[in-house]
Amino acid sequence: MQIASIDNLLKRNQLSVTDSRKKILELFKEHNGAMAHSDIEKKTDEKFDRVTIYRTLQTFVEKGIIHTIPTPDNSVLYALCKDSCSSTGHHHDNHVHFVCDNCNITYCLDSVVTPQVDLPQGFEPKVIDVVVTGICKNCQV
Amino acid sequence: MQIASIDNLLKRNQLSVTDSRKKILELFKEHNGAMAHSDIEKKTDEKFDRVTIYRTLQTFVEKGIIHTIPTPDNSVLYALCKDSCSSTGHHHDNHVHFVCDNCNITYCLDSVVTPQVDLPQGFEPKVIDVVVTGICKNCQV
DNA sequence: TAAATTATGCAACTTTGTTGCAAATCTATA
DNA sequence: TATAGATTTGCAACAAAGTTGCATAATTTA
Ligand SMILES: [Mn+2]
Ligand SMILES: [Mn+2]
Ligand SMILES: [Zn+2]
Ligand SMILES: [Zn+2]
Repeated sequence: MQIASIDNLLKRNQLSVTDSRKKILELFKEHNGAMAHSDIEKKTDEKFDRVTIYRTLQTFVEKGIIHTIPTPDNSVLYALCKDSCSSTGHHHDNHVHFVCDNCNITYCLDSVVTPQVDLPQGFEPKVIDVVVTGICKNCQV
Repeated sequence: MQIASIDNLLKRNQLSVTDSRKKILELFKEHNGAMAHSDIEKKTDEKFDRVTIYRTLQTFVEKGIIHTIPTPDNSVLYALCKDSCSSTGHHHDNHVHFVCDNCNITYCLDSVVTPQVDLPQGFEPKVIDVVVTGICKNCQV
């Protein structure tokens, strides 16, 4: 992705254009799959303070630029949202996530829509998170 | 649940019967919904070392006595397994979990079976985790 | 009941995440 | 394009969560 487009994404979200924000967005655009805070720390060669990375991720989540992914091992993962994500708090893409047991990549399966779930009387659903664990297409024998 | 039955559960799983294990199992039997490590620490009045609680929970997960629940805020929750849970590593109950936004209780909805998900070519599912967030039956207006 | 096995508590440590604040950077505008 | 005002960053200090090794205590086995 072009640099101009990253700058635009930031401006469109009323965020000032800074080195850390640009770099972290670049990483998300380049990277195949979700990333943890620690991944970003490594991939930026510790160029940015840990705190800055935490705050940048938090800002991006608030703006609807990235979303968090719940995982079976309860590590916090982040991935880019599709353009349409709203910037008001609890946005969620309605797609399924896939965690590969082998290569450990976590995919956003944008083409797989979250299934409906029939709940018992009285339970009112707002968000449905589906996380599938297994072997990904690149790790098949 | 009777004390004898707790002792039996431990023995059935080749675990020695100790105070911490009995107490923590009791808590799970009494408690409505899932618990975090910190909940257990509080409910046991700090009678047991933090490390002991960590190790007890880990042992119970390995034996298939309890299971972990992935949550949207990535806190680690535990709940009792139904009797049939195997004791070999990655056991999972095939039910849906519900996190209430209001009272913050996390329910095992044993009656709601995990839906099937159609994955793209090449992705092989092993475990499907479904976590629904919303308002529970006790918190409706 | 004693030996052997297993679990616990403690200390020390790592990793992860949070907060306040001064210095640096960015944005808007003159 | 220089400057004032707003925002972001890095640092320090801290808190919470989780891990490991090892001596002691408790439990099981015989
Ligand atoms: Mn996603
Ligand atoms: Mn459950
Ligand atoms: Zn893979
Ligand atoms: Zn509730």
